[in-house]
Amino acid sequence: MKPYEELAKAYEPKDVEKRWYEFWESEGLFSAQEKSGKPSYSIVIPPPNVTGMLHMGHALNATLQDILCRFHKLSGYNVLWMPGTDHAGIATQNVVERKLAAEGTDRHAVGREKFVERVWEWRKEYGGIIIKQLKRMGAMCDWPRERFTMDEGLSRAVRKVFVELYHHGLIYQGDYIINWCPRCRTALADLEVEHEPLAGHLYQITYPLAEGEGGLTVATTRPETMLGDTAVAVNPEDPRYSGFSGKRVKLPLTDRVIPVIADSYVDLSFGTGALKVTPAHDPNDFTLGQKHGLPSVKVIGDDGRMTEEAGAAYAGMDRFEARKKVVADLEALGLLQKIDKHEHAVGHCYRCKTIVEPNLSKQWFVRTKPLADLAIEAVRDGRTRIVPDTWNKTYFDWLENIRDWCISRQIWWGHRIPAWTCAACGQIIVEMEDPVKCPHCEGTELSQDTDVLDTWFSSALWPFSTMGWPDQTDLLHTFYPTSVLVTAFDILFFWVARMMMMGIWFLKDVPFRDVYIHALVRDAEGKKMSKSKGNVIDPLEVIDVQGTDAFRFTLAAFAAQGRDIKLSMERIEGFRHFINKLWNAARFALPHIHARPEAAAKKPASRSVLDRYILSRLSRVIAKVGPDIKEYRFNEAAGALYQFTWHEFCDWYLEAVKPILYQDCTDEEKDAAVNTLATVFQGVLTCLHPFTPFVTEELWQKLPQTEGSIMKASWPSSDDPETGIVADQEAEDTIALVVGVVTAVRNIRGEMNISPSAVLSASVRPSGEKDAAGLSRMAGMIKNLARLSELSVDGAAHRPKGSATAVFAGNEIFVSLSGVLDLAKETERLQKEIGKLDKDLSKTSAKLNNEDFLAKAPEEVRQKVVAQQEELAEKRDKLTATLDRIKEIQAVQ
RNA sequence: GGGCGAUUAACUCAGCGGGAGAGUGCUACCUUCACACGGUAGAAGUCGCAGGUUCAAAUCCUGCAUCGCCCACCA
Repeated sequence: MKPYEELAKAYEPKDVEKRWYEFWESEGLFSAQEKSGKPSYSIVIPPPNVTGMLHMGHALNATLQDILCRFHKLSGYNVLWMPGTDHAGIATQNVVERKLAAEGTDRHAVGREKFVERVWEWRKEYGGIIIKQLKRMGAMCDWPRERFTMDEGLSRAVRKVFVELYHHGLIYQGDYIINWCPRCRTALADLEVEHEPLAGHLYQITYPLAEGEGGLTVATTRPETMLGDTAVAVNPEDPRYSGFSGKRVKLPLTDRVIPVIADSYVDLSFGTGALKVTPAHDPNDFTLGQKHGLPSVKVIGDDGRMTEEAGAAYAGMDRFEARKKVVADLEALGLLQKIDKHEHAVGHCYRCKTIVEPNLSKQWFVRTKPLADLAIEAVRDGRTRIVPDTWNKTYFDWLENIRDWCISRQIWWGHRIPAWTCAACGQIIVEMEDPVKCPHCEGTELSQDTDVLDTWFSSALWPFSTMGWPDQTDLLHTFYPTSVLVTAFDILFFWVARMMMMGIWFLKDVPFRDVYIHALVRDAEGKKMSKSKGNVIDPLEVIDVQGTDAFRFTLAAFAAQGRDIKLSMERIEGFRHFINKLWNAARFALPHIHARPEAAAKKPASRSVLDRYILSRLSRVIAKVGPDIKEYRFNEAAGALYQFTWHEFCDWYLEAVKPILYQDCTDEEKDAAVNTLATVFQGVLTCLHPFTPFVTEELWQKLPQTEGSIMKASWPSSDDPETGIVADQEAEDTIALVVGVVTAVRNIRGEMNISPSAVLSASVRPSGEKDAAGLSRMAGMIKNLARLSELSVDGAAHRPKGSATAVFAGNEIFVSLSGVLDLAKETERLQKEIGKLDKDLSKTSAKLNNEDFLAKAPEEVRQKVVAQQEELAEKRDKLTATLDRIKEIQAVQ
């Protein structure tokens, strides 16, 4: 038997957290079984970037997953929480490039091979930071299985997927307009471009006709691109330009002559109705150019500077400098008609915020349509469920309008594209094994594509690549599809939709049964927290100040579905108080439990009403919290546990049980009370454990009747005669009566300014036989909780002289205040009470006087209102009678 | 341009067809043998505005206003 050690006066999280986390890890309590008779429950963590530092988003995300995992572990599942990190191509490359810059060098000087080595070194040194931080959150990840998207195994999965999709024609290479970041010097996917409204200008420029007088005036926001124009387009329906189609215009500032074409794409109402066409630098123009067989002239290079093709006057100039010069030059020629202010959305690189340039370039693409159709179908038919379902629409809209995915990046950190070109015959070779000679011409001079894959390409395989695919592992069989994916909506497209596509295509089954989309943690203005904005609250600071449990409980309590979370230290503090409350409840309970350890473990022959009441309340909490967690109503579960622990277990039960434990009672009574106390406290700890793992383990270890870690405990049943946790309405009703009478007496004390230490006497005229019996039985408890020396229950009782009156559920309560009763105050108190009743009565009688209500409202509603009306009226009558008598007394005086 | 969400007590937010709720803060009283990171009691809201549906609306519908977010190749 464990000896009882006194607890510190307040909960000190620091060393407790460290101690138990190390214990759990060393005991292997986070480990999943590859084969098990238990049902499986699995989650793959959204892999944080290796460059990442734990922020609020991670903290919330990890907390919710940990709650799910711990709950299911307690509920008897074989749980796998697969951890890992993402190599984060551009982000990580940028970090190491900045380091090189600080050393006065750059990646080109270092060379590709050495550079990649440097990144690996960086990863080795700093890549584990976020993992350590997740551990401080208490995350029960199966750490020995930790994966990294650039691991050998995951790289093999990437290779396999690329090769198969290529041979299915779902990956292709081609010259298209893509988004180009001139600073990162790489292509970006459409998703990786963030559109920000910018105050710009709309310039109107005249292109003179090549033959004859006059010209056409076009409008543009990017005048420098005119150097790459290869046509001007007008709408064939546009009367202003009938006859222009087929003519040619001189392109100013160049010596080129370009055609005027007609296309219904052109919007008559925008600008001048004439559109300059720059196929190399605008996606729409590119489409027009293809349709009309126009050439492409690339005037902006990969470095964001003008090319030779832009002409000698502009070549080498920065694109924005060139814009100024083009405008000035046009003005000098008298061809600039007008400059209007014009706000429009401009694309920025999501990694470095540089303005993105649409550029014609040879890139690799995934043909997404066939894959997207599978992903749509899986949600439509319910194989995967998105929670909350408000996100379905967003998910469908995006997938239905999906465009091909540009997956090649011109950086060095990432999965190298497994494509080789034969120098001899020009054939592309894409195979699982690195080719040594060309299968077409036997040529041996083969060069591998220099590009790497989009980071999200490997992320898309995460649910199965981490489990060993393409090998058919036990892990995969046991845990795929995963139970749920927990993530914020900001990566719904980047990641979730793509995992759906890849998972269904390659595994023939969805990657997860549920997708739970949680809130974003935002700053005070509702903005996304980000380092660059400097508006972050550091989770680690929160942990240091408030403790992990308080932090986690706060996050869970505010994680209402579909709503963002605004956090502040102050709000977390309230939950630290809650943890401390639990701690102090233990400080009270543990000595009593340790005093009778055998009673704590043995079911008593009978239990008091109080015992049955608190066990019943616990039963109801258990019945609510389990389903709440399963359905991702974390705030509901946390709220119910908070309410029960503080306001039922501590406020009422612990206060009421004290006399039994402290005073002269029989051993049987004390044993029964201790058993109940131990049972309920143990149940509270177990139910709270998913939310607050550290403090519950610490206290669990101090209970004499428990063995081993709380992580090995069982989630309690809400209906178990063995433990005594069963619903008992009669006990609940009886205690409700006690609570009502006690509260009424306390109210009189408060309102009449009677000291809490003053001992009073009271009598009750019960509403009927049932309450009379209940009140008589519970008189001891009522006296104790209301600090009464006497309590008489008498059906014929009259209001004693000089007493204050209250009514609860038809029971009239008289608190004797002889000598100290202030009649004016009592009058005021009663009038206030009657005023409230009148307000409520006016509502109920309005309903009952409404014929439509009587005719159409359901029977049960009508009965409820009638009962309400009767109770209110009865209470009002009793209080009014008292008030009248007081008035008589006052009249006499 | 399209879509989504929010608007409830001073603050932060639950509730989402039948008696307006919680936490924090506030007021009064209390250091009583778990806890002042506490206890007891109390004050505090025309549930954004205007219509509509319903016997009944904070809750459903429509419109408006304000705020926020996401998506989007109108030069």
